[in-house]
Amino acid sequence: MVEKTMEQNKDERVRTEILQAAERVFQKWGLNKATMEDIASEAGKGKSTLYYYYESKDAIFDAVVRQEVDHLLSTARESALTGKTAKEKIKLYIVTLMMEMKHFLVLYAIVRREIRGDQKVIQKLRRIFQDKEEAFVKDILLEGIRSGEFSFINEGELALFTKTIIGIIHSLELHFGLESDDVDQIEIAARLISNGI
Amino acid sequence: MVEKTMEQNKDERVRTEILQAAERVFQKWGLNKATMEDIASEAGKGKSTLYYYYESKDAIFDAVVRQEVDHLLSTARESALTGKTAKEKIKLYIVTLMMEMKHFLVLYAIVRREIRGDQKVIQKLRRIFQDKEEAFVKDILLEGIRSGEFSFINEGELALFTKTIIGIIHSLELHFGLESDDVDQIEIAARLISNGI
DNA sequence: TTTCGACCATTTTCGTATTTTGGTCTAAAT
DNA sequence: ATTTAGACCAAAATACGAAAATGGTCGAAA
Repeated sequence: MVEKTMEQNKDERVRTEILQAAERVFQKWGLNKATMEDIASEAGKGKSTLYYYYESKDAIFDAVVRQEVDHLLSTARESALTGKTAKEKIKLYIVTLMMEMKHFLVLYAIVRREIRGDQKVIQKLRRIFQDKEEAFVKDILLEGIRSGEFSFINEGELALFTKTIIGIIHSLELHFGLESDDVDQIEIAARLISNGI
Repeated sequence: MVEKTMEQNKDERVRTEILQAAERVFQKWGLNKATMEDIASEAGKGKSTLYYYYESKDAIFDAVVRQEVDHLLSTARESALTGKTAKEKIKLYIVTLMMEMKHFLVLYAIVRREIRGDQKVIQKLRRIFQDKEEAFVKDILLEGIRSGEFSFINEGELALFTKTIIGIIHSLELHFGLESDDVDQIEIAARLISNGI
């Protein structure tokens, strides 16, 4: 029993080591050019050791991306929760997310270029974001509906509204993250979205 | 003198013929795989005839795209002008534009796939749209400011707001035109954008 | 249980031969 | 004088096979 928890701890520790190494490699080489050998040597391990802990390159890729996305989203959520009203929460969520995204893309400049050109990568990111954002946004909306703040939405339309808002947020993320370089626009965009034009 | 106007008419006529042929070729083959020879034979002319009327392939490409974009935008403008308030105009503009865009992309299915992957094409479209949309949106906003409807914008901020709104519209165009397939979301998105969340 | 290096099948990369394509030019037709 | 066509060219795209790189496996060793 004692032994087992020890092993789990070590297992957990090594996994983290590998992930951190992968993170560094991705920052240097981007997602596509990073090889398993790169990650292994960065982690100071042999290549097949990685396969003892992760079943494929894709699994490592996924774990790293999920970790980064988790970080972005939890920061945005924290910020969102400081808002008084549901509307304010949405606005804070959007602004913080886009700001964090911009900051993130400075570190991952090569990845940024990859994202712009590679539909595969965009698709993957979209999928990972989708799941994780949907529940949170839906909660805020539901809160707003119940408090009477969003009287124009009934609960039956909730799913559709959630999807639409997530869609809007995603398209803004892509635009302001990848295309526009004017940071002032982010604040204005979030204001426009939450207050209307 | 009489001769000269005749010639101008013919010149104009042949240019239109060429453009229409090019349009058909683009629908069949997309923007990248369409060759000058394709366009020439579709128009029933020799290749160098095209060069008598247009200075390059890019010029023809540009003329066709501008024509299509003009059509999209003028439809959206017409629709926008039926709105009573400036806010309503913006909303109608967004909805109509996205609907027309969707319709357009059905005809140009291959081009749609090209747009998704090719940053070059996106960039070109963005540039062509940019110029043409900016003036119109700015006018509506200015109208709204002067009528007191957009009291939160002062005229000094107008340029920044215009850019931001155009940015939002563009990102929505890309998202709902290329990624999302749920038409219901378009109406909702436009409502959310113009009324706020 | 964990790590490693050798190994393999599949991709990716790369250099090159070949074709296609945008664009020009000259001459003919109108 | 204007308009069209076809031969022609340089540059770009493509096809292709050889060589290198890469993801993933396996048995042995620590």
